[in-house]
Amino acid sequence: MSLKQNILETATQLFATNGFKNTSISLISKHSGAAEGTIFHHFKNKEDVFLCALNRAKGLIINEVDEQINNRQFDTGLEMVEAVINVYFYLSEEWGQELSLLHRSHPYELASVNNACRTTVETIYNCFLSAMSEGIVIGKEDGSIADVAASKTAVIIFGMLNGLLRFDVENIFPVHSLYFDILQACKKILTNSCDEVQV
Amino acid sequence: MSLKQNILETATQLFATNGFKNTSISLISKHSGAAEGTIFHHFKNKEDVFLCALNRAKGLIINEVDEQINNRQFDTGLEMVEAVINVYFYLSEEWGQELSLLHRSHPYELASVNNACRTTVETIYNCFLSAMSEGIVIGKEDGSIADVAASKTAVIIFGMLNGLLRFDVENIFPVHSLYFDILQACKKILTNSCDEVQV
DNA sequence: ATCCCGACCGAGCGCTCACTCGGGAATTTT
DNA sequence: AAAATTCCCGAGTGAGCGCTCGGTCGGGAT
Repeated sequence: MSLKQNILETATQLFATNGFKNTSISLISKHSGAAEGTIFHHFKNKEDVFLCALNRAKGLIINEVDEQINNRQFDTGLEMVEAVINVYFYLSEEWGQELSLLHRSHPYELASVNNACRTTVETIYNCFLSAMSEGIVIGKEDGSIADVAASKTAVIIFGMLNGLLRFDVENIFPVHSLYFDILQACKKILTNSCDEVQV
Repeated sequence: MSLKQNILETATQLFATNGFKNTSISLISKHSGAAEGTIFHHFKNKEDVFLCALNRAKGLIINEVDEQINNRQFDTGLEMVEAVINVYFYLSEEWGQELSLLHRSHPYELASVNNACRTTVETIYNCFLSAMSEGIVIGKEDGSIADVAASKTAVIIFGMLNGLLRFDVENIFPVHSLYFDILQACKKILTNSCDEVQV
């Protein structure tokens, strides 16, 4: 692996766990093995390191969504929405650091003054939201999902996942143990079923 | 208002909008009108300023929950849960800065090394969660809420509200416009009703 | 009239930070 | 093989940080 990539991965981990301000260049230097000067040789400044790390995360996340959602076929729209939820859970385990970059407040502050950052964040969110919306629309057609407002419901479910998985990151609740309960709650939102929702 | 209180309110606003690290004592000094030395006269150190601001927020939040939930009577458990949801929406409008203190990552990082901070954060969360749980338990008895796991469902709904209201703060979506949709989603989670859930 | 106390001030200290710079090593180009 | 370019290094710089400290000032007690 190139030194530049090593710097990016190290920065991702440190930014995700300590935040932007609490991660100094010298810390990235120590953990990555690259001298401070080398970091500024490859990146314009500290903000650029963060943006590149965020873009790398974007690539990994979108790649996962493409593989597990967009390049697959689903029997029903509901199953597609479930798959999106599963991807999010999967990402929080497999690419937890990359996802934590997003859950920090720094990208949102940066997004308000930096166009590149804003589009990156928006792209990642839209990737999930559009997949979820699409699933809901399909589900409404095939009858697996009730007549709900697609984009609004997508935002609500996505917001729910975001909020709950943050509980995990912030060590408030071990939310992963609630996986089936969360899935059932999502199904209730998406359907009007009287029956017990089967898990 | 005393200068000390002024410092605390100013600090709350600055910590909430800029984060802990991005808020310097000199900035609090400029915005509050108190000299830097005065700040350290009233508070042990910068962390103490933050903790006192957080405790002030705790008081305001819990006071609101007491007034609007614990000191009131509800016809059904479902109505009580709705009231808790309403308080959270109300707080995010009326005490948005105080709530943003919580939504920052600093309190959670501090909570992992500082007992006082941990108990403060836990108290605030438990204040909502126990009220929500209680409402669900009551609702299960009076039949307004289906047979769901009370504490788990409370966590899920609370996580949902948390996640969605963060969208607002982070300028991703204007979530307040989704109020009725969110309320309806919560009702669906809490009931097994076939009928259209009335709003 | 004197004393004392606590609120308040702001210059200054030590330190960490992001970033620079001059030079050496490695690699590619000519 | 020489030249040019790229990669890498780490000591150095100045700005900004949290915090200290010597001191001013007004009002209540003696």
